[in-house]
Amino acid sequence: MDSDLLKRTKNSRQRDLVLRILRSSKDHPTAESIYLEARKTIPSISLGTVYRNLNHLRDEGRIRELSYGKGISHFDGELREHHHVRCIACGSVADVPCVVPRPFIEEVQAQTRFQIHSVRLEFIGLCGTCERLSEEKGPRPETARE
Amino acid sequence: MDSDLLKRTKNSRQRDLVLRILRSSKDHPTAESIYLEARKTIPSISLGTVYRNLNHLRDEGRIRELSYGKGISHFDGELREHHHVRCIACGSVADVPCVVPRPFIEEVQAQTRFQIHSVRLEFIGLCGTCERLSEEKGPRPETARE
DNA sequence: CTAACTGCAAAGTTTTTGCAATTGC
DNA sequence: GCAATTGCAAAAACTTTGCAGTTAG
Repeated sequence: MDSDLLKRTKNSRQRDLVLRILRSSKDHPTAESIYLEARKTIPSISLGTVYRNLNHLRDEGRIRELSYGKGISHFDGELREHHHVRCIACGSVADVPCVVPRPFIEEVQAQTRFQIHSVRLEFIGLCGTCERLSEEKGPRPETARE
Repeated sequence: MDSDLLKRTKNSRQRDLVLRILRSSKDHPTAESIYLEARKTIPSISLGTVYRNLNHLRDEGRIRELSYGKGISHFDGELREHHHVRCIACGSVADVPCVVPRPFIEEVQAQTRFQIHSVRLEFIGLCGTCERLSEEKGPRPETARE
């Protein structure tokens, strides 16, 4: 909850690195995996610093935080509107370049009297690989975790 | 990861109570608030039991688990398709009774080669009350947390 | 009977935070 | 200089789990 709008921001190698890793990564890494990647460049970087920077960048609106199942957050360096598909079986996440139509959003605004800033759309299912696996093993119930 | 499909299920006062609380609640309570509510009826119920039952009910597909920000999961006893708006300022969540059109989903299936089971759509913005408050105080940057 | 379920408490995971030292502007 | 940032380690927050006793079918 660090929303001091007066506080001026300073550059640091650590913060730049975290952002660079996020921007150049095709998937949606967790704090832990960003940390591991960052250590290749700054071996002394700490996990706490990675978390602080991710929160800072998110609060500035320079990255997005996505949270799926239980604990872990994933981060996304791509700011243009896009959405995700997630595989319930293996946990993989892929981008879907679709856009939620304006009129749809306006209808929801009217219905809910919310002023809507952004939309998160997530498709949940089985990726090609896991689908094949589950056919081999025979069908089994999938958890409905979101 | 308790996907034993052979295991038969038994009724218990505790499980029934958790489900009843969830079904009768208009909002989307957390494990903690379900626990507090449940203690009014079964004072000896434990938080661990609430968690175990929520996971069990979710695995059976009788409730849905939603996860927003960092750690906390919310649970939803309504299974018919519906979606949510969430206020970034106060954290409140409301239902949106809209439906994602079939053709839209089919297009995503074709694009991604995922077999899609469900869709989660979340609108993020400011509720009426918080919007009014932020106008009074003058505009301020909103966090982009999802 | 017996496998599922419970309460309790301890352990696990992920994230935040206090502190003293360092660094960017 | 001085406040923002860092590394470290301890704490916090949320959830899961082991165990021994209880209960539903």
